[in-house]
Amino acid sequence: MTEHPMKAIARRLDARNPLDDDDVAALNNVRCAITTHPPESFLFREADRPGDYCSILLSGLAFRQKVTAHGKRQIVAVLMAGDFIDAQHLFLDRADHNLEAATAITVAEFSRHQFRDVILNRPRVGVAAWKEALEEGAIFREWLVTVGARPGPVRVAHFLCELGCRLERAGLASREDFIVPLTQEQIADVLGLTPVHVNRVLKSLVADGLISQRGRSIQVSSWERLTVAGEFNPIYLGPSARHDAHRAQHLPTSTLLRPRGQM
Amino acid sequence: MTEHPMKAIARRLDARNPLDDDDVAALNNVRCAITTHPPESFLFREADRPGDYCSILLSGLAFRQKVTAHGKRQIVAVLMAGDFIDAQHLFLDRADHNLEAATAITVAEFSRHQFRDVILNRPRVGVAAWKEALEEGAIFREWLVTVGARPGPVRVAHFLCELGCRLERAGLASREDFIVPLTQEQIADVLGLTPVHVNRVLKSLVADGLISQRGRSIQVSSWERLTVAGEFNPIYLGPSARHDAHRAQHLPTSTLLRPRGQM
DNA sequence: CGGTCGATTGAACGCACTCAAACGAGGTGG
DNA sequence: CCACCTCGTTTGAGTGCGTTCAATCGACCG
Repeated sequence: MTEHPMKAIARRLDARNPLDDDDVAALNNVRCAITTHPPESFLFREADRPGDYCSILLSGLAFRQKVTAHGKRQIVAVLMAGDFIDAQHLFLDRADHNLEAATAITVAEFSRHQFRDVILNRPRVGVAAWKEALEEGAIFREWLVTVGARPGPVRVAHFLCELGCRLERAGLASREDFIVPLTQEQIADVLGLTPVHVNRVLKSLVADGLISQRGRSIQVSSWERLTVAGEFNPIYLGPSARHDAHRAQHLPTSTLLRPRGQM
Repeated sequence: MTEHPMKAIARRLDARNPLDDDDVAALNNVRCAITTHPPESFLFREADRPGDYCSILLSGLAFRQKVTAHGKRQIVAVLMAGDFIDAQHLFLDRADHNLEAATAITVAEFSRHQFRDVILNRPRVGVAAWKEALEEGAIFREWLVTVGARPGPVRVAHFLCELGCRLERAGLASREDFIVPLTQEQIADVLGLTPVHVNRVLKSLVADGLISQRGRSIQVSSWERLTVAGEFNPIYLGPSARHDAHRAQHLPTSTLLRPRGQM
């Protein structure tokens, strides 16, 4: 937490579309603060008018969810460190879903109006924000396919693939060994299954030698086989951001954007 | 088709966020053309690099779909006149899904790079485009709830409510009497059900007196009861654009944006 | 050392699926 | 104009994947 929170946003956006020093300076001028929230707390709820801030997740796991009139909960997105929490509220003034912390989380909140102005007035930042938002849209579409058109075992395998992939891209874990800080009930609510069935399917994946579990940590025995079982094609996640050689030319000369301890 | 196609975009965006005359003029400078496409034709396919155009639907119905490795098709969005077809491709360079015409459609195609510049350099247009994109995201989330957490009969009723609502908002029909130009098989692929089951559910909705059918046209007997059956709450569709009194103050003095024959 | 929450396992049920056949409307060619 | 084909809708019967209900187990915690 010693890092200035705005750096996290700048790094994230720069990964989508290279920013220049002025862009980064503009971002650094945005007023911001860090907050923490315990597991199961809500950052906003459906129909809320959002406050005057916009935020990204700095650590922990959170998810977007909605509850039906019959009381069933559907989790419609899982957020990890670096993800935008409420980009919608930059431009829409009603929340259409609930945002719940899965673990203890830390969040960087920054002035919604100031950030909005930066996005609208600095094309490079705007492009980065657009890519960010559109890539989340692509994930929604893939989730619709998973939930609407894939059998249970494929759903679970696909979800594990996506989570591993995203954690790896975010620099938080290896896709072949990562922790899923979700209960099986929450996984069930992601996938439109019951906790009981998720449990059985996970056990069968273990029995088939695709993964092994230690508590909530997952070891992928064969990434190749798991992607086949999950019909996983990461194209919808966008290009993997690891083009360091290419990106290096565009990075500002300051060390501002580099993750600490990295080259 | 006598209308200049760029007017359709300007009208659509103005409904999201009021534009001024300069904004409209900038939009009118964007190079564009009208194309038509027969039913079942594809405008783009997954993994395609999009061409140098961006388009909106002028007439007809289209949908976004993906096909799983096991050959099941999931329809992830339904587009009607006025909707953006490929806003994603303004900023992402790979299609993550297929875009298929459900009926014969007409499309306005305009220069992607020019339109992108207008969005990035004219904040009012940018805000409108952002709202547009974010509202589609809200629809994705609601669809995830429908497909993942609602029983078949509720899914069908919810889908009919959304379609009626959106058609009415687009000025294309009344929400209590509209045409669904989709086969039951396509509806099934929207809802993650089988055509056979969709058929049975539709029949039961008719038997229960919620709707009646004449061919593919739907008459809603009781909108109230249908929304209850479908657990339908239109909050996710955003504010209904029919604030004519309010919007009038913001409209440019030119008649450019007014739908012909109105007011 | 209970108490709580999540994971696990068993057994029976049911919603939606699959397979299959019949029906009806629209279109085409003889 | 009718015969015929095609495609979508409709209906019936049997099946199965995932659910529901319920009980046990295990781990963490106060």
